Amino acid sequence: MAIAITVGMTQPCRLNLHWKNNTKHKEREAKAMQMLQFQASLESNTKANRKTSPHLLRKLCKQGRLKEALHILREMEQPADHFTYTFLLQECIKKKAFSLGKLIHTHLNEIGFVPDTVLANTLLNMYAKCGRMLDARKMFDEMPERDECSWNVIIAAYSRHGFAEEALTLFHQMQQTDLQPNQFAYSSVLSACAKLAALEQGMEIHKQVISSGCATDVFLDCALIELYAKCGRVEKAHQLFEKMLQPNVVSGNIMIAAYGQNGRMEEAGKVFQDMPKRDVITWNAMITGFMQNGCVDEAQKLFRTIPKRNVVSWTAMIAGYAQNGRSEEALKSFLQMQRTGMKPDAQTFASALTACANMAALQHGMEIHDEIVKSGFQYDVFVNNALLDMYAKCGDIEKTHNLFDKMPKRNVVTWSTMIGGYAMHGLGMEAIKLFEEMQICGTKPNHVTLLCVLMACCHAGLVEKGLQYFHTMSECYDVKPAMEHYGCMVDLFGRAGHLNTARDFIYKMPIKPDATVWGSLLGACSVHKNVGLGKLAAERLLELEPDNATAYVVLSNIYAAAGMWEDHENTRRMITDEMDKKLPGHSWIEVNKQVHSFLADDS
DNA sequence: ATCTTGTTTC
Repeated sequence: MAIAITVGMTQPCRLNLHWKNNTKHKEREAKAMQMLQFQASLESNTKANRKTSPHLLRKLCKQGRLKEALHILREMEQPADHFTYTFLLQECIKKKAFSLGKLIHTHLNEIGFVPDTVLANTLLNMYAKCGRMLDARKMFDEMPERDECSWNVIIAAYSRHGFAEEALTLFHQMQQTDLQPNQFAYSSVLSACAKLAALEQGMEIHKQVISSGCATDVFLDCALIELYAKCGRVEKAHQLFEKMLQPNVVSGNIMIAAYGQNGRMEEAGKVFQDMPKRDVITWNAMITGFMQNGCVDEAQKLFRTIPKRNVVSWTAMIAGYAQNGRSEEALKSFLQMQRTGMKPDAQTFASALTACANMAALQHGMEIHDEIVKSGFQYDVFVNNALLDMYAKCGDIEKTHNLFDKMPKRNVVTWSTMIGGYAMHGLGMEAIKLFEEMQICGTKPNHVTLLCVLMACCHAGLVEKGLQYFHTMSECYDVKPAMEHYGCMVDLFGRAGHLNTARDFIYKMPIKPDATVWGSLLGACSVHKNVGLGKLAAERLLELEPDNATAYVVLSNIYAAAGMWEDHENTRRMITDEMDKKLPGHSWIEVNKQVHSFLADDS
């Protein structure tokens, strides 16, 4: 809103519009009075009493009238001082009025005002806080002089907004200057190391912290605990946690999350019990920990007892249900959440879509898609990736591709999902074309991308092409073949009927083949009716997983197909009651907008 | 000026 106020002209007709509505009328009247005073102060300001400008500006800021403050700035014949501009911008940051802050910056540029270091740092911080890292970087690069604060702000911002490598690079650059890192820079860069799981570098910096004699504070302590926790050194993290002089909620929360991520929920529970203060993050970390470790019931119990839920609590439940194969409950929670008046955010939508994808619930997925557009999250890359996957898993490859074309931003997951989608639908050549296009667009494939490419070759019967990618992946894409890639290659040979090649490939593997690799061979033997190899594959699989009922079933089917009824019966008898219970896999299908579950062999 | 919880491809 531009505040072009010509009091005499605009006010009366506006008031008349609301004449009948008494409250609105009063509001209007008050507003008009305010405007008149404002105008008066403006005039006195620009004419005689310029010295009151800073005072008036600060007063307006405190009343939250930032736009009016900007107007005064523009009207002033002389620029205000550095302190006033800094104060104004800090208010913008506090009130998250970033677009206004940007306008102030533009204004400063227009009048050719050269900021001092403190003001420049505040501008830098404004861009950093709202995640506009390109603007922040420009600000930083163009600063004629930088102090510790300038470095601290930019390092912290890079770390916070997911550019941990950049944070580390800048930290090293800072050390090339005459400036010494203090506890601010140290805690930010340690947090970046934690995010990268860069233990070596983190420990190196930890040593520096000690030798530099830098003042420690809770932030630094927390960053160190987080570093060791995220790098799997839970014991070390716990040691530091115990030694903390002023343990706080944050350090406790970090420990709970660390124990949860390492499958040690009992210890997480101990920390939770002993915490003198808990906040919603404490509860959410516990819930997430239980969900990550498959303890859905425990997570539910906590969710019921949590004193105050936020959007993260709900998302943790929805994502947790979906991750634990309970997608129906995930969708129910998603609906329940909205009934309580809680608004989903991008992450909630992404989790709900995962549940739809798991169940191939196209109608639900499309309804959520509508909601996403209505709530303005349709440009989020995570949301779009989840949508892409949902449409692909629901079998609508047309819609998947259309969405892919329209996406404003793509990352490696986007490309992998689309390639995987083509693979699922047997469109091998399309997948390969996209894989080549992805590289032209400058996105580096990861281990999942290569797995999707191999799967595409597998589903389309492109044996030679698959082999070629497999042999060059380490060298060309810097992705070392892992178990899942070997498993996929066995699948590729097996489906094509090259059973002996598949067997020899397994024998030549540099890592010990796991159950899924033998399972792939077993499956192929079933399709191509090879009793000898099938028996071998089943034996190896059962060595690794003695309770794998599916192995017995498939092997018995191989015997049956070969007419070997005695072996068939003997194999069947190996299946215990306990194994039998786990046998039939659940599948989901959507009929008339209702999600139904059915068992294998159901009609 | 700095910290912790939930999201996408296997």
